[in-house]
Amino acid sequence: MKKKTTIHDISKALKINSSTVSRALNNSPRVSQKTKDLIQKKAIELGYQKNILASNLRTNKTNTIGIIVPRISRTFFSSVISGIEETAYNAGYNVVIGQSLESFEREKELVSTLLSNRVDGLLISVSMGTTNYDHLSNFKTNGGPIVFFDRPITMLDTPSISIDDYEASYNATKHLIKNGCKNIVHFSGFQKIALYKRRTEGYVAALTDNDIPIRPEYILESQLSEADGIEMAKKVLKLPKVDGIYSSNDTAAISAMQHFKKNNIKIPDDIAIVGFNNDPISAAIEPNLTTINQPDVEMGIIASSLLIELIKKTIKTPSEHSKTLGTELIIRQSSQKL
Amino acid sequence: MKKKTTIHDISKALKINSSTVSRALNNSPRVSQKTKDLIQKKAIELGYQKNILASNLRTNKTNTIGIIVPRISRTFFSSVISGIEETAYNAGYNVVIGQSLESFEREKELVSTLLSNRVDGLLISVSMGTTNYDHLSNFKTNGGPIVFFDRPITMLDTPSISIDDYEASYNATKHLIKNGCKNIVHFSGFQKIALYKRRTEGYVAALTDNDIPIRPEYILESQLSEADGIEMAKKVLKLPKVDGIYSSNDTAAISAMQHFKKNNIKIPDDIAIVGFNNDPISAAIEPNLTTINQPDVEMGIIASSLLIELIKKTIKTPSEHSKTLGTELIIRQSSQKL
DNA sequence: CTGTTAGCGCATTCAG
DNA sequence: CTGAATGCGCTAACAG
Repeated sequence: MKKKTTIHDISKALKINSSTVSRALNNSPRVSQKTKDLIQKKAIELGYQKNILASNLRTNKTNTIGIIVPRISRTFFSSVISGIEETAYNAGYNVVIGQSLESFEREKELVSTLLSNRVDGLLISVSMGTTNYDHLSNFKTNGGPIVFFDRPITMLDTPSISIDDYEASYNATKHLIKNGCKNIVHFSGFQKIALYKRRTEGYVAALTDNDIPIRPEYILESQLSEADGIEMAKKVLKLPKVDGIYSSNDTAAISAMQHFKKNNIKIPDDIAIVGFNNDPISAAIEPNLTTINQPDVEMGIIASSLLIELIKKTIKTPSEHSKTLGTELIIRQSSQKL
Repeated sequence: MKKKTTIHDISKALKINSSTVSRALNNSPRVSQKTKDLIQKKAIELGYQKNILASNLRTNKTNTIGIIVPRISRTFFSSVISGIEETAYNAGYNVVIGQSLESFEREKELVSTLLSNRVDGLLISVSMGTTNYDHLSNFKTNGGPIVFFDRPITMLDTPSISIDDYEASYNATKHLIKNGCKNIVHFSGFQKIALYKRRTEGYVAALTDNDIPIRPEYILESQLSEADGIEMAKKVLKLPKVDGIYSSNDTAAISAMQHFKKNNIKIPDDIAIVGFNNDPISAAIEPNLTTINQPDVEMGIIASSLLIELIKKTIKTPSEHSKTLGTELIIRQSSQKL
């Protein structure tokens, strides 16, 4: 680890003031091309590398944006991250990623370290455990702009990029009804979480619009755990004449399907299923499963672009830039009970 | 974004010199407990938060370690990352993650930005595309220590944490032989990559040791792509009397399995398969599949601990701390053709 | 277009 | 145990 060359070394070697060197290296228009060339050449010659730490301290910016997701191992999130990274890198930003693991405590810690590290902005899909947003409003006042994605939160001057849960649910349920299902179970998450509530509302609306009565015992709540999935699967088997399942809860749905499979209950020949899911696992278990495709990479690109504009203050009215992205129903053969 | 309180604010308020404040806040033993308490109290009162940027500049350290993996969406890597994060956070280090996407160019860029951002050390699983290690030796001389994981590289004074590919392959193949397989196909990756070569050697050795002839046409090379997997599946179907498959290539193997499934070729009733894989997808496709379990979280913990020791210079002989972790054969029922 | 001056906030000498 | 002084490397005012 030899001593690094600084702008002062270049300055001395060339007998040009260090501020001019700094300007030249930052390609300021206020330096003549001639001296720029001179300086650039010398910089390369001496193996100069800007000390970003010093630069950051001076400008109080880091050119870094923070990302917080529940877990990077979920396909949906790693895809979103890919979209974010691509956009950020192209705009000259670095990216740091943290996982909250659905824990509120952990999320608070992450936000706090990102704040300490002076990231210029934050992209976050809040954890399920998050009960208030003080840490986030604190980030906003002391740090920089925030853009929510995937799990929208209502917060002053803070945009959300998400999908239309209601519509997606409605369409999925309608799809099952069209294919002859009349006794459709709904796998859902906790209703106190807005996202799952809206999905349930979409399901209910689709049934109502098609004159199918709502039976509360057909709406199965659960957490996002595998054990819950097995519980749900068992409940389904006890319900009379179930002929369709609409799941808005990936994790539990997958484990439910595995449970069915182990017990030789064929899906979707016996039961038509629509899953809310981009996960390759469900596709692997049941290649013919119809799924709702969420825009993942695209969501990352949009959220990231928006955040960068907010950082650069190209935009003045953040909340007006919230966006609802469309979903797509990927219809595969055997969920059509024809 | 109001102005932040600095140690000078505390210094003034208490009429104590700022260096003492700095020392107290860093819990230096050279400050009396009494003044420490005083300062700490005031710091909280004023809502003081250390400016890490300034601290970093001064100390020329960032308390951050860089991670580079081919892609975070691979279950194996996201698990390793979990292990790394846990260990790093407990030791007071932050973590930044980059994906090379198996591209050499991208890997070089990432290493370069991590270097510019003065991460204290680097954990890397090199991309498939990487053809030389200049960027890494540059990081070592100008940045800090490196620890390789998963894909071991031979480099001066640089430890690797990886598994014993040869042994794992040998055991997997032996397992198939024990269960009566005699015509075992090997799904592999490019042989010019050391890792795949060693895996193939393990396969060959197991056959040889059991007096089964090696047939080159039973060793199928491929890249890590899905299309390749389908190609391999087709080739298998053309080979005479295949009764076992040992795969050391996750991605291709999964798509091969899906191809089998689509064509109603039952696995593993017709063909016994052993896969090299922690991926939940293959488990989902075929719950009874026997797999080689790689230590993932554990690998992260070990690599991360080692790197931190190297950063702190608690260790003087890095290369002697390379470690080969054991694998475990998870034997599930129906791959035993009994 | 270039030079001068100053300071971002902290940690580390060196004194005492 | 505490204070005074210095500078990490860069950039931003302000001159000229």
